[in-house]
Amino acid sequence: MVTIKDVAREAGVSVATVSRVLNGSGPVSELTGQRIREVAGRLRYVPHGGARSLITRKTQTLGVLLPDLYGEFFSEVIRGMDDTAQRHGFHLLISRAHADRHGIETAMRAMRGRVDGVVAMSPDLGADAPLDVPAALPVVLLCSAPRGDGADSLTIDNQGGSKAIVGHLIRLGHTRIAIIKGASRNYDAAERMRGYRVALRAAGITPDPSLATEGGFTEAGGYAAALELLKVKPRPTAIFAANDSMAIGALSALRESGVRVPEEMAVAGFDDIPLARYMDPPLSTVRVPTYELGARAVEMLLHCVRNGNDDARRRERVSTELVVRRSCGAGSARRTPSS
Amino acid sequence: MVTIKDVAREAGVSVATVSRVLNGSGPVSELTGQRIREVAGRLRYVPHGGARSLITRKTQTLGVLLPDLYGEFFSEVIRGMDDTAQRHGFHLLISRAHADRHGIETAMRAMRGRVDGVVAMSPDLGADAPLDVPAALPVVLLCSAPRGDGADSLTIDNQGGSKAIVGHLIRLGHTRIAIIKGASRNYDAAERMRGYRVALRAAGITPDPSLATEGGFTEAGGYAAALELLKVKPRPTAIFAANDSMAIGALSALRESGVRVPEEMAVAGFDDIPLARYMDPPLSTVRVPTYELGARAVEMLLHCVRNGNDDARRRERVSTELVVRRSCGAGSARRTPSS
DNA sequence: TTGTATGCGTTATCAT
DNA sequence: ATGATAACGCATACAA
Repeated sequence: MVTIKDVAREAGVSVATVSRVLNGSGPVSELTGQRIREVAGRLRYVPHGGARSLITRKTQTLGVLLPDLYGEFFSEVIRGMDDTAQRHGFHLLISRAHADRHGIETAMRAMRGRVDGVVAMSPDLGADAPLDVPAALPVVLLCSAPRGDGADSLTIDNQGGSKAIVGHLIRLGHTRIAIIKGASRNYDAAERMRGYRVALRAAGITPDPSLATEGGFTEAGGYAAALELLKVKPRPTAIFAANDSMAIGALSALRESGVRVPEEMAVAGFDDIPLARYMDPPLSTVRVPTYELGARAVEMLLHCVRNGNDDARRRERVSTELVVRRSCGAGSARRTPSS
Repeated sequence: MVTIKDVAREAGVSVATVSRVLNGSGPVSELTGQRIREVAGRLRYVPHGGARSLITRKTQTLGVLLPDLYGEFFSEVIRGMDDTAQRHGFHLLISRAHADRHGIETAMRAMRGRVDGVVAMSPDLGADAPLDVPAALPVVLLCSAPRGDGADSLTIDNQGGSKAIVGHLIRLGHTRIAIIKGASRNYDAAERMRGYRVALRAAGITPDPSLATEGGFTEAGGYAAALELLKVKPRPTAIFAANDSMAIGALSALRESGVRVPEEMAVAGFDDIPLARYMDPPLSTVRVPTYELGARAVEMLLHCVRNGNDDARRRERVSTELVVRRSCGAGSARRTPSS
């Protein structure tokens, strides 16, 4: 491995001068600067990150803690994170961990000395007890219940999205609106459920417990939940699935049961994954700016990393957008996937 | 930050002893061992990775280079990688890079001193010139053209998969079988195209250039390509999309054009993403063991990292599996999503 | 403008 | 069984 010493020897200068040139710190003569850069390039010298971080106390790396889930949503979030991190000269150390407190804390400790901060996506994390991690470590909590202790948080406007789409269904005349929930310990799922109830009550409708089923955020769960809902008497006229995966499973179940969508049953999802518009019928849903979510989380973290972690905690929320397609029966005029 | 010195002082021993205890290297008395472990736990001491890697020349970290693409495929691959890496006590440093040679080489240099090896997924990488990276760095090339120089490679059996599904269409009586390709510079796409042609020729069918369109591996591309294919005279009776995303776009286009699937047009995809079975009709496709792909890549890399990078290059291939559902008209008896 | 010397946190070598 | 200390590669305060 070629070190700074090799470059120094080859260029006939001291290591200090090489360091100065490569970091732009301190004065150097034009001539030696050029020679050193030439040698460094020729030898393909790259500073050893570990050694550098030892003395600068910076790693130029951000940790990312993901829950034990998967799907298209995550690759989009990571995309937004990596783009933003790279633009600022940072790397991403990604790790999946159990979403509970212990898993998060363990993973964070394992990252000590390797990262300058952590974005932790842990929807199952309660807001109760403080997170037991090194105090100096900047942390941004993503899609988790905002908390008082030393962590910024970035969440989706789940309630707003739920209210928008359920409100839309109500305006279309539906009164028996079922919901396929995610796990209630999941923050996003709980908030979407809350928005659903709020929207119903605002319209003078009392939420019917028999119309609330759980689908675990998976296609299979949505499929099974829809079959359950078809047995409820009187049958609901609309189904709001708390994410698109479950909505797609539900569409499949309804199709196989001979229930026409949207004529006999309106269906709506949440997330607006790319495939949503290609469903039959195209899925009405709530758009979540997934890429921006990741990008913004990294921006918030970088702010903490650079300006110290001691100032006031930030709580931000990305807003959602109602996307009306045909599955809810609104009869949007356009039928092309560009809608 | 609590260092090994803090632990040593608190426990009344030297740093050397602490190091021995925590690494299980060298002899220590039962008593001091316990005391040190107790102190380390109480102080929440975690060794500084950078400092450690400086002397051990190991980082316990693997680099992952991803192409500038996204979708469900990648999160599954990462899942497999992270599971395997964690099981062996390794971290994952993930970075997206341009898929061309320069992007790969730049990204690999940026990882110097931070990783013990790299899994590079760069389907656009040609097999022509050798990769200009530090010779000692173990590299596993994923989904790229296998090459002679110092890198192991792991690929999907694209040709086998294509031959299987195209052969299936042929056995169903189709002779005019169109293909929606991916970009030809993409290794997977090129291999799937090759398998398609081989299968046709094996059945005595001459591939018709007017039946080959490109869809760029996206839903929108598949949608547009299907519309093009509907204009070809005489019209094809089957469409093989080189991935499921394009197949789903094609299904949508056919539906809106009033073309019944599979009666008037058989459709098949490639990948078997989770949503494939929830399409209408459920999508026949070729299953790619995505999770296993990531897991195996990391296993191969760890082998290089541990046994040195100098022995013979390995080339492995994961096999695919034909998944017959209803979109190709085979009329599989089962209609439930469990199929 | 450049060089020397020190220390970052850890492991490894050599004493004891 | 344990301690003192060198070394890893680098940045930087200080000297020249």
